[in-house]
Amino acid sequence: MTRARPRPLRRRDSYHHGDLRRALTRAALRLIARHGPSGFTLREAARQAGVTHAAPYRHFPNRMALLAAVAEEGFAEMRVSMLAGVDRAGADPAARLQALGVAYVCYAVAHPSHFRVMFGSEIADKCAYPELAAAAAATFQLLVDAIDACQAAGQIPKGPPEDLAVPLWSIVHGLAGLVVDGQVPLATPKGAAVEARAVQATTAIFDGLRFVQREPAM
Amino acid sequence: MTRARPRPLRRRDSYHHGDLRRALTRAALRLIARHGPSGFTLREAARQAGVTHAAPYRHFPNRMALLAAVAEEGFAEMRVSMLAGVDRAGADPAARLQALGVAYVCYAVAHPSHFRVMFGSEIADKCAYPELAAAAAATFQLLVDAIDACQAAGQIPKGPPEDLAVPLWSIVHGLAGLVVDGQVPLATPKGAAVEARAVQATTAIFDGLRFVQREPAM
DNA sequence: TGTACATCAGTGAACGCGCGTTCACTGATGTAC
DNA sequence: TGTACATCAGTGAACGCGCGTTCACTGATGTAC
Repeated sequence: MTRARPRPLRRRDSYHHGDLRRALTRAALRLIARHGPSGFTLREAARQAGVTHAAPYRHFPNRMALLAAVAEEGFAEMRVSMLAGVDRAGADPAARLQALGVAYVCYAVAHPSHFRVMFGSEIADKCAYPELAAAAAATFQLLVDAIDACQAAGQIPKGPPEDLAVPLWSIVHGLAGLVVDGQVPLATPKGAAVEARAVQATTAIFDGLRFVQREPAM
Repeated sequence: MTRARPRPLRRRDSYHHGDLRRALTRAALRLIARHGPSGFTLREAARQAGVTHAAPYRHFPNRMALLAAVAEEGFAEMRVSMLAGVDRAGADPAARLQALGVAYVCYAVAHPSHFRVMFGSEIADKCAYPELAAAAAATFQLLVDAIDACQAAGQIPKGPPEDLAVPLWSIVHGLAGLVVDGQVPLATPKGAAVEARAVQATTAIFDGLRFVQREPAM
């Protein structure tokens, strides 16, 4: 009964931290938000977590590994967000595909630091972190599967789903990047504005700019 | 006649460098290609340019200003590439708009270091560099003008061109980012593969995924 | 054409700094008996 | 329930390093006369 004693949640109520690993990734996100991915240092993260600068080495072999953990977490969380979005979208394959894209953008904008680490150039060699690569692949797979479903339903022309996934992924990825970088000004409330932009973009890619905003036809 | 004596091009044929400013931005690009934007240091750039580490301060007030110069140069070059692409596309406004997008992607993929600096988070506050902001705006303006032309020709529905520009910019920006980060594998030769992807993506945004790859109808 | 002089673009030494990483250590935890 | 002991997760001092930036300087350049 005393075996799975709950880890202490209060900060430093004992010699041991309790959940330093998580505290470090939180601190990293805070630092990245303020100074960009290159502005994150192990020492400052340790400081913010209230431990010595050597303590992180009990949880991560080095600085890059912590960043990789943040990126991996981002992909996993994004995948969950996307699955939730799909669930809300109902049964229509096309609607589900669109929801996937919208959720992608919304996650990125809500978690810009994660997004920057996930797709920034800070982690040079992602293959060095197999779990990170796997998390990224699993997220991308959602897109491929959804396209597959649309094809099966005859809503999208046949062809390799990976191929069709590229334009779709591009548009949501690009929109996310532009918004996160502040290149696309947003109306307030921001959340709603982002979703509107994402819906517009995914509709455009699906139905074509030529038609999407057409005046109600005669 | 001796007034505009040509700058010496040979490396260090005299005490003065000749074109240190340019040598520094070249070195910066090389460093960024190898180590990412955060891996660029003034001292290493100076070393590669064959001057002392203090020499760069004759041309740039600090490290960030050199990066900003690289980004500005990138926007200017990209704009030129895009204009060239448009020229080749002929008179049809829709074809010209598409060519603009394709040129955007091709430039990014051909100059990944420029692209990373232009849109990375390394230069935190772009407003601090008015010339950079102006160069970026001028590039974006090409897109807006091309959309305007399409609208005037009735090829795209009415509406604020800036609004329509966002999905289009998103898709080319996203594709560029994914390719530059190696997320989209490319067949060889790379140049042709990139262009094919860009054509596919811009066609998709224009005509809609629903239709674009449809089997030859009945 | 020659000379004096201002300006420019480098040099090289020095500054303080914070970083990543290592190490021997110690206090806390949890488990076997 | 109590005790001995292995393991775990911290500490704090120390390492070497390269960085950005400043400064007084000097050699090179170009211009006025």
